[in-house]
Amino acid sequence: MRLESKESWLRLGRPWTWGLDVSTLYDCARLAGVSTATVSRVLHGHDRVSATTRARVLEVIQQLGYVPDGAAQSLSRRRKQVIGLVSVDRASDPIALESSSLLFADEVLHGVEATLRAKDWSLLISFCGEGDPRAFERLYSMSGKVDGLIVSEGIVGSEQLVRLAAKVPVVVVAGSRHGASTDVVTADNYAGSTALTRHLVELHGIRSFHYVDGPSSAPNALERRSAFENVIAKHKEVELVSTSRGTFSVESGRRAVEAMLKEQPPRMPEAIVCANDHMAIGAIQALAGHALAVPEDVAVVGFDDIYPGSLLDPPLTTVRQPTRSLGERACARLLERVNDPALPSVIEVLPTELLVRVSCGCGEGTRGARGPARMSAQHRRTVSGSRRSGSSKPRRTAGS
Amino acid sequence: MRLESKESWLRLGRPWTWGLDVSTLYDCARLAGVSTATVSRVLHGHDRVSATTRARVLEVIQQLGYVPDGAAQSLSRRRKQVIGLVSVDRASDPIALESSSLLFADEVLHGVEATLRAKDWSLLISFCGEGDPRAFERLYSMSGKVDGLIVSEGIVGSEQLVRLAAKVPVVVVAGSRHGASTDVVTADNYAGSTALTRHLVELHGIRSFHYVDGPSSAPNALERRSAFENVIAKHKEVELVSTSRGTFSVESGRRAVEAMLKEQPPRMPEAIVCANDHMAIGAIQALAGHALAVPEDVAVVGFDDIYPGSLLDPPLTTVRQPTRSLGERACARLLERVNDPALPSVIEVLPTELLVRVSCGCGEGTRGARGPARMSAQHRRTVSGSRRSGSSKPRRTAGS
DNA sequence: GACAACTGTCTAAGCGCTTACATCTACTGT
DNA sequence: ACAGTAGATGTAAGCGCTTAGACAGTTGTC
Repeated sequence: MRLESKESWLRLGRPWTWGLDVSTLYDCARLAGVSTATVSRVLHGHDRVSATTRARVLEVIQQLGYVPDGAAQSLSRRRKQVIGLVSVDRASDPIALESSSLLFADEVLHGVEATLRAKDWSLLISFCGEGDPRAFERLYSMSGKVDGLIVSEGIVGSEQLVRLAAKVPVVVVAGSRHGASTDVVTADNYAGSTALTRHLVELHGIRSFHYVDGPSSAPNALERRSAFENVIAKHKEVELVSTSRGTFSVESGRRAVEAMLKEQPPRMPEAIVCANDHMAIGAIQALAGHALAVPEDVAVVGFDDIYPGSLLDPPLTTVRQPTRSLGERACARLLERVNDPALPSVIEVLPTELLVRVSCGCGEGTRGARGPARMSAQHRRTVSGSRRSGSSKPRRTAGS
Repeated sequence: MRLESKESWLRLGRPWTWGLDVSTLYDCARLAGVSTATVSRVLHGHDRVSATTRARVLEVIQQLGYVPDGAAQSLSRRRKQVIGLVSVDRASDPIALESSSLLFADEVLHGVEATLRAKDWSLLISFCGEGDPRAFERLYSMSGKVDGLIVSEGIVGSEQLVRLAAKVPVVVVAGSRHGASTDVVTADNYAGSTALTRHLVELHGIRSFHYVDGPSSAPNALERRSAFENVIAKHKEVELVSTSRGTFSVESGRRAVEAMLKEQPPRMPEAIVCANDHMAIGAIQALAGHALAVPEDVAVVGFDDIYPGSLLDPPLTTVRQPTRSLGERACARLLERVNDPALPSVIEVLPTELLVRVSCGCGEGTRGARGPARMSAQHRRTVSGSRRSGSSKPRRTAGS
């Protein structure tokens, strides 16, 4: 039976390659007149091969255009060198497109990819609609194809996350802790929201607020709101006029403010704080529909620093999350854990940064003429300390 | 030696799983008291297994939480069920972020993923900086990890694409044909640009243009420009005042228009046509800096329909590419080719769609008051026929 | 009762690598 | 001259799965 095997070493045409020119390690070995072990050693360098042999083998590899089969390597090495990333999909529908935190997930993705690329690992991607009932199933079967998994908060429940983490190392991005088995990398929503609220209260002297909350299931929304409320509570003279809840979408922000405007008796706040930028965009649209100017009649702020924020009129004051770093750190942490699954789990909080633009009432002078000039990205001004400091500790930024 | 092998079937603890609870097909077989073949058949259904056995095996699988190893399956099936997607990276730097066609690539990605997900295949992602010298190397080694590759135009040269296609099926997205071996899926830039230009000439009666071209290496830019020029050439009374070349970035658009404004003698066109939206944004910024209103003083149009386009002031008239469909079609085509590499290569052109907003001079009435009201996405108006018609044939849209 | 035709299950080869171990040379020191 | 050592290379097991082919048991046919 070994004889047959040996014969197979000498075969070249593999019928299933269907005209594609694919060669194996055996082909290289045969052509170079060495054993497969030697070819493998040449390929990986980490073993002594004589210079002559190495040269000969390299030449054959070059000539055949040999590329090692990833599946075979994974199987043999007992390591796939692949990380899976599962995040929320956006639908193809343009409305839903705006509504989801689309740019956020894509930025995280780029961060992860860059980290992996540097280590020569690969990235396997999958998206799930929010609340997709088959999400867990998909994640679970994905665990057989990767060495570790990066999962966005909100894809699957806590209990399922724990089950998953028993099979494969898991890092949760932008979420909260789930049991002792998963790592978490998230942004300092609390500090960001605190800085933003203090900016409004202490610098602009705003005394009455409307708050547009995010979905109750989102830990992010929770933290942002609780920070907001804590600042309000510290200032006796400041009042939270009313609150509404949105879904993080532009449309829901618009509706929230429409509803607020229709309230009887009408109670106009001095500022509207939205749990994310999309809703802030919706809020501004709604206000514009009622001929209310931002920030003259009412200030509006968001959270996230999505791409179009600086192009808006007025440019949106918001809090920047280190989105790409979130991906980078999550990935780095995951790789550590893959190397030692026994590592104690940690929760890593990256600093956020207050971006003061115009919609809060700041701006050059008393706010210049309206118009396209507003579209410049130059309005961005960094308020918190140095950006992207190496430290990953929460940085409580002073409010102004 | 076979005896050793048999013994190994009975082993359960695999030292290298390091505390992660991973079980193999053999574990299942042993616990269920059947052979691995039977477990495999139960898993895949496509073979007759008695109801009793099936139930017993399923229970064991459930109990162990067994997930098949992807690498082993790939190796054994001689098919990885993985597609690779390589597109252009954006840097982390926010300036560069704006400059690249970031949203475009991400949209394509989502289209590809959705198609793959439906078939239970996986998606391997990699990004390359534009002009990355190691791009080919990375693509080449990726070919050992996937069954097919989707590559953005501009990542590697034509000759390298051909070499790649000899190893693994390749589909090029948003590009032009490269030899007989790769498929191409692209958008109908020519028709889109024609419709846009005709809209300006025939509806708005514009008689003088400035054109901001894209990089000369981009086939997209070429097509857009040639369509533009052909329309101009058909109208004797219309003049192309001047032309400049940008890099598709916001900044380059701004610079192009700054340069145009500084020209001596000053020659102000009635409209500025930009080869993409980013440059159009830059153009509008530059004009605003010189107190020139869009579209009152000069009309500006772009191409691509990037996300912020509808949020701008004024909302940007542009041409929509079916970005997500581009990904979907590329993927579908690739899967066909994976199943039959001998298929003749095709070039598939998806229809584009003129989106008339405000920056061309359209808009409700004679353009309402400036201000946040402009941010509404409602300004979008579809001019060409029904959107997303099933047909993939170029659709030459009438200019108005 | 012999034989064919199923049916359900098992055996074991093989997918293309990596790598522990065995082997073979060529030196070195005594 | 010979054991000892180190360097270069070969051998073959094994990674976890799929599946062709073997095999035993059951039914149906004449």
